[in-house]
Amino acid sequence: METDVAAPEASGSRPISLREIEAQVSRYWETTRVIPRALADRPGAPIFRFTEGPPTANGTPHMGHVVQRILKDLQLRYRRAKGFRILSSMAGWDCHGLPVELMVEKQIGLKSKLEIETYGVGRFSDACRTEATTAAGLFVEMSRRIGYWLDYDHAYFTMQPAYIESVWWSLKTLFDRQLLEKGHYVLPYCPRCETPLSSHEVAQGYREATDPSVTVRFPLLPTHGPRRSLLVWTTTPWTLPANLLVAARSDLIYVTVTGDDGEELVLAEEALERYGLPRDRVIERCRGSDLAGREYRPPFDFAGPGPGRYRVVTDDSVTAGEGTGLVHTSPSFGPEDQRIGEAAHVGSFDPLDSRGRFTDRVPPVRGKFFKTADPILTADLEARGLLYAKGTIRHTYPFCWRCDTPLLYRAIDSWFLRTRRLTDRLVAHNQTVDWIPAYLRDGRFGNFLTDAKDWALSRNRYWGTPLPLWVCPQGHTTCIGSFAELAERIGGPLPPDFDPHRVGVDRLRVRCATCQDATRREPYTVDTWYDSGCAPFAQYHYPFESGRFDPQAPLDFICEGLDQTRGWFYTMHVLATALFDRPAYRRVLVNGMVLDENGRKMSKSKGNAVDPLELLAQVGGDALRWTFVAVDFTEPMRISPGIVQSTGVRFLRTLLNVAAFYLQNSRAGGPGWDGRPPHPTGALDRWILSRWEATREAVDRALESGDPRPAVAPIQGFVDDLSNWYLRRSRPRFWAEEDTPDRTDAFATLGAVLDGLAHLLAPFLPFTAEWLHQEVARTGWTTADTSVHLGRWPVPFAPRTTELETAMAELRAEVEQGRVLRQRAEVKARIPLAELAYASARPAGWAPLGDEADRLLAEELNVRTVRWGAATSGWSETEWVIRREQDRVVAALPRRPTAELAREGLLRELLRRLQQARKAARLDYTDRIDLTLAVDPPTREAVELARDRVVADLLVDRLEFEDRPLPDGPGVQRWSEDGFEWSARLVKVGPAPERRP
RNA sequence: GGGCCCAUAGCUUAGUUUGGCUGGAGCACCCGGCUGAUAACCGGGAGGUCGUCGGUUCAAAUCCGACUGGGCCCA
Repeated sequence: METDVAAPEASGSRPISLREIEAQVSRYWETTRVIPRALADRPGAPIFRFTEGPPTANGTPHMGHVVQRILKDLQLRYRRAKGFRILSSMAGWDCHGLPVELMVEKQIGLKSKLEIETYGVGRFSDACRTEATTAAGLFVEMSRRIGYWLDYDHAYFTMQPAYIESVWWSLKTLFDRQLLEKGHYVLPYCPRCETPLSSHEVAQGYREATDPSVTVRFPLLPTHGPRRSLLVWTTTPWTLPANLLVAARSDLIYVTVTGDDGEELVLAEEALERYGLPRDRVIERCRGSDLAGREYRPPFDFAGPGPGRYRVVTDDSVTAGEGTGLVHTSPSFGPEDQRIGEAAHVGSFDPLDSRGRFTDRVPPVRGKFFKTADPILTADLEARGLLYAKGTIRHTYPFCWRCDTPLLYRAIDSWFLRTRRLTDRLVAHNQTVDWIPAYLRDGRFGNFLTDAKDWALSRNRYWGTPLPLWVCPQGHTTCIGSFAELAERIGGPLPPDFDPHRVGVDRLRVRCATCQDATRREPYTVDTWYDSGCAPFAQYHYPFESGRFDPQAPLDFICEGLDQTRGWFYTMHVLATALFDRPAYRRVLVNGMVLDENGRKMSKSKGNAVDPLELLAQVGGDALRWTFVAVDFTEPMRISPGIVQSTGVRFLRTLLNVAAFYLQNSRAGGPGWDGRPPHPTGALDRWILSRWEATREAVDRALESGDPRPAVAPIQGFVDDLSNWYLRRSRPRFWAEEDTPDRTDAFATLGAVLDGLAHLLAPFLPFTAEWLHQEVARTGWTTADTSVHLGRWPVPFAPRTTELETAMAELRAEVEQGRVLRQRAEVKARIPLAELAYASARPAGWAPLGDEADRLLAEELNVRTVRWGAATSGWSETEWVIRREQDRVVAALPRRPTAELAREGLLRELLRRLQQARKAARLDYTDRIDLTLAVDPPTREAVELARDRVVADLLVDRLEFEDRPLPDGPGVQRWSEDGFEWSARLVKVGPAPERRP
């Protein structure tokens, strides 16, 4: 694939590619130390608060990281150009947690917690620290290639002691506010690894599985009268001994039907068909709310009696989508179950040991692994006549990603943050946040806040922030919020090599703050999401070092992927609310996921993942940057080299072609641009400056709003106008031989616009913009160490003139009509025609264009004059092609050129072909030639009459004619078509110092 | 199973909030043109059941419902 574009290099006419531009610009930034100077703190300047969401420092960066960083960089560059002080530009790395542990376990070859402990938690932690440091390096490299400027030399790492101390401070603050409490929480648990798993791990282990599907009779009490039972469905028969409740949905319709042998069965009406129960057997209908409180006899009696147990309760989570609409509830074995159980105050019953085996409390399956108890318990139910139906079901079920053991949800001890007590504040603060896209505020994020459960913070793992809680035998809990406090509690200074991870902390003997007794630390680490949620203050070591963190001030801007809704967006929001009672951020820009070119999710195992570094090597950073801004990045977006090519590379090519034209002509002796705002007199120049101002305003508005999407179309439209109208119509002005005011205006206008574009596009395309600025503004690549990225946001050169813009738009529409006429006349555009005649007078609205209107029309359509208010009566269809609108004659064009004009056309035809021949012969711009022509007499006459022009245009030293066609030979070209037979010989005689003055 | 979001030509998309002229544009494709920006540029053409079905309305890409497909999160 060709992703390069030719553009002239500073030193000569050799083409330079996009990749070379980026390499050259990178070197320039390096040698001039532009990046640290651009990021340097600006005390006293207005503050723009930002925090880099720390990527997990393990593995390799993927495309999702790339989009997100491009969008962040765009906003930060814009704010810097606007003069803001960014707090902060620190890069950051999320170092703790299972992802890092898992990678290290794999590297070392450890397979269980026991093996880690045998290996040594200290050595294991050291390996994790090394891994986190190494992985960060890969992100720095990717970021460099896309031009994401952050302070990587002063990055924050969540494993740094200072960072951990800030995390401790926050935990202590929450503990003192009684928001940090211990509880019994249902979590996914691996019985073989004997540990709860994080959602991250669970997500890796979902797969299809076959499980039993049993429907059980729960006989209703009292039992007099006909036998009546609730029908309850479950795929986990092993949890039935722990059943304490049955849940129904209050607004669902339930029916009682007569079974085959006279028994009566209760289930949701919707479930009748599923069980093949005919509707004519329905003897009673009621709502779920009517069932509430009905008591039943549980299928097993091992849990024993207790207040509120074995009755029907209602809950909104129940549906009749599968099963019977009556849900078996065992509070120890499901998050919903636990919630329902707590609401009903029925306590819990957990008959499993830590290895997932039944204890003595359930004698029939004592010692059995929970899964193997399924058939035994099912058989027991069948024997007692309680089993109504059984079968199997295929569904997705979580397995331990590491040992393939089926997971179970069970209640275990855990420390958690009581976020439910904060719900009102969380919801209120969220209302002040500007979400982009907006629907997330009350949609996904808003819903999540409303339903948010308490946050289980503790992890039974090794590589993380140690939970700073110590418990003494009396049951007093001591929470320590700083290293100084820790020193106080151990009664002496901390060891000189103190490291606040598990080994370093747990070797200390901490005394109880209440009774001075010896204590034992709660053996947990903190959820790594908690670490990253602390980033806005912990990166500054707040409150131990004061200064740049303001507890009252939310961040002005953050930007991450949609997957962070339940991740960083949420943890930041919770912590800001819990600690400072304010929102964490004012504005969030959220990007969608990156998909492959067929719209499929990228995954390493499927092999369709695009490697960012590979893609960058192919297309370069700026093409990728433009692509990600130009597609709708708030939705899932497809990405592939082809898409970058057609979106990003294409746009850059047009832009650089315009720049190349300007630079070539500047170097060929043009005056260039003096760096001052231009004040041109011509309408075309004033028009492009007005269009520039319109574009500048639109882009400014978009970036100010935080959403760059509305900036894309105006920029592309402007570059198109610049290239395909302004430049096309201005080209001859740049070739003027003398230093006329018009030529000066043309160079000054185009130069100013190009440098303006460099500043406008700098946030979008940092590499290309730098190149453009250096080349156009001639600030110099080597001597003057300046950069477009140290400059300010562009200012208007001239006010907008909408009348001028409207007039030009109308004129361009008129040009299109003129082209249609020319096509009908079947006269090639290269052959001049005498005139374009209009029946009407020149439109009054064109006044802002002045006489340039006629010149633009004439030049674009290659007619000698434009005549307005012509008498239509003399126009005949044989002489003229006539344009009519609703039967009224509007304009006309001669059908044939005059003899002189035909000759002129012939000459242009020949010149064009000879120029192509020069190029085909790989002649340089400045190479002079001897030219021999063998052409027909009319053409020869045309050449003779314009000899000076031919000699000058083609850099001819000697011009000779032959009467007969030239024989084949070196430098000979021949053309025979369209009724002529030409041949020519071009012989290079050597280069000339300069082609034009 | 639940929540949120998306669906316009082969590709990238405008239009959807506030229903209304033949649904625009760029790329790719075909025909023609131009060429001192040249692996560019200009004009024309072809290409759309506006995901499907139903509803509201004088009128639906646009509003409502269901469905299909895709994405993310949760279970």
